[in-house]
Amino acid sequence: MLRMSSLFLRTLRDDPADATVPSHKLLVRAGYVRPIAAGIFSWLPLGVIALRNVERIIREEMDRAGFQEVHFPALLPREPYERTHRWDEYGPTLFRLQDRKGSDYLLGPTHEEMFTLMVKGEYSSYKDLPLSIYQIQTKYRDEARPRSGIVRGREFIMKDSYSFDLDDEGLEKSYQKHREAYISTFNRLNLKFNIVSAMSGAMGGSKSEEFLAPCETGEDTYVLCEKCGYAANVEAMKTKVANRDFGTPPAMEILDTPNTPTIDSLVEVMNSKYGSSITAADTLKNVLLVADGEAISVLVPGDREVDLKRLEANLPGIQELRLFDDEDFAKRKELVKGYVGPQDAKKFGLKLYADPRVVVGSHWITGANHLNKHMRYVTHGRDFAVDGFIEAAEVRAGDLCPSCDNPVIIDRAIEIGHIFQLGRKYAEALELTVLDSEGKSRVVTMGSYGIGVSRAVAAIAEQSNDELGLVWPEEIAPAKVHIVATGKDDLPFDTALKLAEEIETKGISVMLDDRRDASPGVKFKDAELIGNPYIVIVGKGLVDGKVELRKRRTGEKSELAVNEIVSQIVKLLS
RNA sequence: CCGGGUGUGGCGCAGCUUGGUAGCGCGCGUCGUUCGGGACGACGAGGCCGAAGGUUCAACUCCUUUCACCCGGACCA
Repeated sequence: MLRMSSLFLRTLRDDPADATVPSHKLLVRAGYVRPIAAGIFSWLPLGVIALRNVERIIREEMDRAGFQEVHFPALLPREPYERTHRWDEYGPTLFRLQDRKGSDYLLGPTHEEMFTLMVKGEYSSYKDLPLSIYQIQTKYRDEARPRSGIVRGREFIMKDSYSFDLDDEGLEKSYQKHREAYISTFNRLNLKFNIVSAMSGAMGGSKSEEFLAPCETGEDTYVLCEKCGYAANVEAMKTKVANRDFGTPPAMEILDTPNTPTIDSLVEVMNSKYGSSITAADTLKNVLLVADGEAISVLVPGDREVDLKRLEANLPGIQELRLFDDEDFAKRKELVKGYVGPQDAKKFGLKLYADPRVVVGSHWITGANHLNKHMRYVTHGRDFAVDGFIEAAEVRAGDLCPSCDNPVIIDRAIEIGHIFQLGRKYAEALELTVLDSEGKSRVVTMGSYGIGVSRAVAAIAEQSNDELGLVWPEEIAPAKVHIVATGKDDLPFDTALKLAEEIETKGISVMLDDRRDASPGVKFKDAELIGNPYIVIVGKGLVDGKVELRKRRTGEKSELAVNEIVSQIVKLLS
């Protein structure tokens, strides 16, 4: 039983000045956490209980799926991370330190190396596979800028699993098992979430999905189709191209378009000088970039910008990507800033990528590769050819859903889980092989699956609060029932204690506000701020043998006889 | 890392423009009253004003440097 008369807890009347998101404000105000440094927090008793509840649910679901728990140190030697090149690749995000002898160590930002090496040390036969193991461990990442309190800290708790399989089918099965375990985990955590397809990107895997908990203050943007449920990370969104008949355009025609270095100015001149009625979407924008030293041009409709993140995610293997700067234009005089067109790309030795909307047969108004001149009827397939299509244009709300044509919305969310098929990158680097049934050595294929444990606490707080405070789901709350005793006589306090004890014998956790020196108002405010799902008030109604029951989430109140309350609570919680 | 902002008792803030050695609310302690919506009164404890250097008879206040924290961005999952 948590007795507030002795509980190590101090609630705050005001929001902490440095908090901006609800979870941060409320977890601090209600006394669950306290800040220690940027992105580093201490957990107080109430916070520890909520955190352990989240952990417990995750652990139960992992165990139920047949995964086994292990535990690695957070403090790790350099060498394995050297072998996978991550000592360097992780860059400044890695917390590094040295021991007294000057040997390098790191605080684990994630533990692929350790898992791989552990399996390598124990297993050597295909008969041992498949295997899925997990841990719940504190992770360290020296984020350039921690923010949003618990949501994005430099020290955080993560559940990470890894699957080990002989072949791709095995990996797919392990992946699906994790996917299902994650769905039941997040359902039990009472989180609203969407599973969105993501880019596996630099990690080198194939399939990848994120579990996103929608909330206004989330840091991730994703695309959602409310009609069919399609959801994708902005990077992974596929463009749906509307069918359009372009007919047979006339031959390319060069036009005088003085002072039209921007799309807007071009549209203006076309419409006023040439009497056309075009919009930016009828023009073709040639965005020049340098990808690992090579000049490339990305063609997008004039009303769209290039989203560098999307472009980069869809250009695998490119290390450095940047827009052309004035120096680049100076070096390549044939590329006239503001008047670039794709029809001379071959001649210029320029690699061309096109947005999927630039279909073969479409024709465009675009730069003539001469100052103050543009061309029209420049036709894809006739006047220029591309090296490939690429998803690089910005995604907008209202774009068509690739699976059902409905306009999509753009939403914000917190990433609470990520599952992906890692493949053989770590197994290869660390030589994790097993012998197959023919006695041949085979590199194991891996999957990697993470849940932000501390972040999940914040995400629940983020999705579930009101102007009064936190509103915890039953399984997460520090206690299921919060009993408040009011008044100055002993009777309500004695009765409240008796009820608390009785409820506890039913296996239901209780918090009892037995403070003699706090006024009723303070107790009510604290109960609401702390956010336990059921609040029982033992006070003035006692003269009629009544107590009050309130549901925190709905605010619904009811009067019950003292001798009914325990059975009523048991009923509500069963 | 780039740009902006803020550092004053445990928390939230004022004071700084115009230098004279620190104040308010909450919280905390004691006593009394109150007891179903963050009660009231009286008395009280608690602050090298983020740090270092400089200017000055005198610095919370002005100047320089530095550190920390927050916000936007870049980065990152």
